[in-house]
Amino acid sequence: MPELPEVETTVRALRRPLVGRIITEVRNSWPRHIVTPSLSELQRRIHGCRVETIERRAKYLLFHLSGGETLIVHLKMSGHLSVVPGTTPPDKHVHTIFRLADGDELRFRDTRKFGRVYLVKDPQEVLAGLGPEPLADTFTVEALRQLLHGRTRTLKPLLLDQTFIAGIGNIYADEALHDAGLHPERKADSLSEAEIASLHQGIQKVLALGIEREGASIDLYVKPDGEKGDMQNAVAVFRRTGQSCYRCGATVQRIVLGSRSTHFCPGCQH
DNA sequence: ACCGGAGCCTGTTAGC
DNA sequence: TGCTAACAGGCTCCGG
Repeated sequence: MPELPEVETTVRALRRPLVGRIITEVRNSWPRHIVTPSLSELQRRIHGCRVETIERRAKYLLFHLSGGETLIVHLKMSGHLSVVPGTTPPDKHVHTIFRLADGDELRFRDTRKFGRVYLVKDPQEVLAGLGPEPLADTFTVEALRQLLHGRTRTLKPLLLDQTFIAGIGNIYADEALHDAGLHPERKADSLSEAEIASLHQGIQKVLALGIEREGASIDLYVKPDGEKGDMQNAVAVFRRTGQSCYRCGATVQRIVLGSRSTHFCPGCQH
């Protein structure tokens, strides 16, 4: 479920309880969670490592540890991370636990079990191939123009392609296209200069709003502390099928593009 | 290059 | 109420 704003919110919330803490142990009840290395090697290499910094790249959380190791987590559809006392009753959906020196635990709860954990010396092993960060200073209108150049794909699936731009998911793709006034089925190379600028602004605007509102709790997403975000109260089209557009009053439609639900306003997205 | 479909999982919801 | 099918915010692989 989590997209860039939800992952960013999670990273920000985990810094206070985790930075400076020492990991002593890893427990796992769903082997496929751990991509690399093996569980036994992960346990050996992570033991005694201190969490130095935590950052986000696309939808990945990066925990930079002492000793040159980086723990990388992807939440996929249903992942959730929280730091709780080790005495907190177990939850059946917590499949990976990082025990800390003082008995607290970083728990990876993941109902659908799609989440992934990596421990690597070089994060590029995992992150190579990702497109640019849409909120970085280097992601300019000109950069987007060059990315779109020569691409014949439809805008919606292109925005979801993590090798094109990294971090946008289904909610924010629909919201960005609505903000930009662009139909999700437009071809990437058909945009005018003004439309490229609108798309650029739309992408940055909805992602920044998502972060400001601490994520969209539309289905199950909650912040690490269990509280809901507020972005669900600020969406213009996502899952608003049949309701009227706040901008033009037309009825929001749902179609399927690239096997994904797509919501847009036929009145103001062309 | 691009598209569609299947697959990975479990839980919730819509429809009959 | 109960059953079934569809659907879910991610991503990968495969074939055409």
